[in-house]
Amino acid sequence: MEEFIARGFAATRLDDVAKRAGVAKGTIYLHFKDKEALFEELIRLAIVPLVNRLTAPPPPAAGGTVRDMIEGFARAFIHEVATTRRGDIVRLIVAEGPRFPAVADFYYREVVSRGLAGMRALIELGLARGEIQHKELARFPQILVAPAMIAVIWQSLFARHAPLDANEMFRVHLDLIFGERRTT
Amino acid sequence: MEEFIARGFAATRLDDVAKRAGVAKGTIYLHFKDKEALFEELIRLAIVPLVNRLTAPPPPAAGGTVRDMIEGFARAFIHEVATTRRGDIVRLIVAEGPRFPAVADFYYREVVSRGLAGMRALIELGLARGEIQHKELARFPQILVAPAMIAVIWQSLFARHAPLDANEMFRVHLDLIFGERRTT
Amino acid sequence: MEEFIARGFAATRLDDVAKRAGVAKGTIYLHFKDKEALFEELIRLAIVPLVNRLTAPPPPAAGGTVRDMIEGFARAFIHEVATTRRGDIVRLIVAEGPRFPAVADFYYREVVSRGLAGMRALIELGLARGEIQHKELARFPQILVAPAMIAVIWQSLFARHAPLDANEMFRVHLDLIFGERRTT
Amino acid sequence: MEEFIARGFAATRLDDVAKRAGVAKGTIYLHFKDKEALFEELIRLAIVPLVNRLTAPPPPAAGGTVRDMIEGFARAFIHEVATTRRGDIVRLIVAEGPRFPAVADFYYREVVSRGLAGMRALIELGLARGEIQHKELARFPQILVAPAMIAVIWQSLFARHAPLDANEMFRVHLDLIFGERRTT
DNA sequence: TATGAATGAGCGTTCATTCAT
DNA sequence: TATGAATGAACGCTCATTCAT
Repeated sequence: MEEFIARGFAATRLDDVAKRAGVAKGTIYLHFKDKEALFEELIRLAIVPLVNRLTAPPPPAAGGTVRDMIEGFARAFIHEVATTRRGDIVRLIVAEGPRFPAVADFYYREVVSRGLAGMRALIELGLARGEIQHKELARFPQILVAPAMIAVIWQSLFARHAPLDANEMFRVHLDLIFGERRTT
Repeated sequence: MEEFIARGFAATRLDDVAKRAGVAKGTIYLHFKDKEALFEELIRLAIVPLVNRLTAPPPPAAGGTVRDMIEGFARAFIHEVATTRRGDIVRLIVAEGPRFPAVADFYYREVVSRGLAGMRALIELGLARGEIQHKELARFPQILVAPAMIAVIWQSLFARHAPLDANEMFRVHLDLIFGERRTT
Repeated sequence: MEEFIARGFAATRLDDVAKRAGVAKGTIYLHFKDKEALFEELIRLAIVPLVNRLTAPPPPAAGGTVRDMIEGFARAFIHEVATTRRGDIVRLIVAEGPRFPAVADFYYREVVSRGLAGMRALIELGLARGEIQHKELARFPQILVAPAMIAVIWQSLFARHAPLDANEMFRVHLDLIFGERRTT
Repeated sequence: MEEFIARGFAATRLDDVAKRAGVAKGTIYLHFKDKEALFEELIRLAIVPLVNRLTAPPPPAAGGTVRDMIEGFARAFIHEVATTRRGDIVRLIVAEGPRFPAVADFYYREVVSRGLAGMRALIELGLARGEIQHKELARFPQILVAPAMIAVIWQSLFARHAPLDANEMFRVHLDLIFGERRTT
């Protein structure tokens, strides 16, 4: 995966993949039909932790507010995805998705649609509890996660030009949605 | 450009580029040092219209509200970038940027930093006029454009799974920032 | 080697080398970094027999005269180098040496300097024994071998215009150095 | 010519030849059928001065000895050929001759055979005058010029390993042929 | 099951040659 | 006669894939 992330599908050499995996080049073909199958399998494998992150501990009990749940989730996402190698996987999917429909499909099914469904549920909970005012937000949960996605891309491309405090940005974003906080 | 968009840098064959351009393979080398130079030049060339889109019609006079200016701008961006081939250029830059620092640099300098500066100016105008309440938004103009970027990526990757009404999404996003509209 | 001899470095096609070697083109690159490395290795390999020819049978015992030793050696050189494919290797080195300093260096170190040192030793032995009169010859052992070198080049270039009896020429040359023979 | 000398026939680019000649690439084809024809013509042209050197002022009058004539000639040859770019032409002919029979033929006819004939004439004059003792030398005039040829090759290939005083070497060589000189 | 040497199709790049101007 | 942009065949090199061990 590291190799594919660093170089993209076409520019990655199976020689390097094998070396990194500590096996011989031929061994890859015992487990995967060809380079494309290997790539798709690896992406699938790499997506699982992302899914786990999403579906894992359904927001800690009922104690917290919806904002707390979302913020906690975002904080985890930013910490574990946006600022790590996992963020590059997302970028890799953006990069190779159009040439690997199977990859885009899988990612949409396992991550995007489920993630958006989860966000929509939280938004609706927020609306029900009166924490969120804007009803139409539930129609576009993408808006909720957009800054987190932007943070992922920013880290890969522009971090060295201008660092971005993703957590702080997301907090400001939540202020927009939930209204400004009095005290933190 | 079409070839690079469709296949990415590494998988694009100069044979195909030449054929598409209606010239012989060798002719490419009369104009570009090598494949990388060709790619970087093409990206540069393709970015110019994006920049023009950004800097062109300085929001129509003073008559309109800040929201109108932003909405007009977003509508233009979505119409001319997100839903066209130009959107794929943005995706291509996201995909190849890490392997082509020159490309990422150029894009940051010409598009990102200027775009964000423009957005920040509009946000500050909105704050001054009282249209925008949330002061901290000016610190993260990325939040303002995030849904537009998401729309670009969505079109490339997931349009066929679930179409996304980018204009409508952006309108909802602006409602969050400017407060809900009385009249639509 | 045959291919390089027949066409020179630049005009030799690796396709042909591979075909002649009975392997696929890619196989060459398992053993040599590139065409230059292949060429230099082949030259090195081809020079070894020349060196062996030089250093091998240390002139037969002490029985013979110095002239006999030199003549025996020259006869072997003419028979095994000048009139064979190995002679073309020498010509190849003359041809490509200036563009392959590593080749020229190696050839100088392994063949030329050792060969001249050997000749100088024989000349000094000849002087000590009174067989050779001309003291200064030891300063230029090149004079001793010059006709042999000329014979090598002649075979490659002019053999078809005018055959050259290299052995006979060398005998005349030795007559000059050792004085004419009484009995032949 | 400079280009062909520096790189050999195959590795020389007509682009560079044209640039060096101060004409456009196409212009070459107005004067020469193709690269081979250009090469052969250039060689022919370059050989002319060598020939002139050979046939020029037939040894100064009758005053001098045969040795003086040969020595004068050799000195001129070494000064004007062995240690100059013209020497590289000889090396170029050795290098490319086998692939360009026309070149080898021309060189043999214009230079080698005439040169050897001239040398043979001088040798016979030397024999007639009693300056040279060794009758058989006339059968192999190559022996007379061999050290000069060696000097040419040496300059190109080994000059930097070990400089060679060609004039001094040739003087020693002449001592062998004419007998040692009392006074110089 | 694992290896890695061998393969050869395929690609980037070069450069002799052409030809419209 | 001279130009130099354009051509495209050809070559060096790579790398996904195979297969004998």
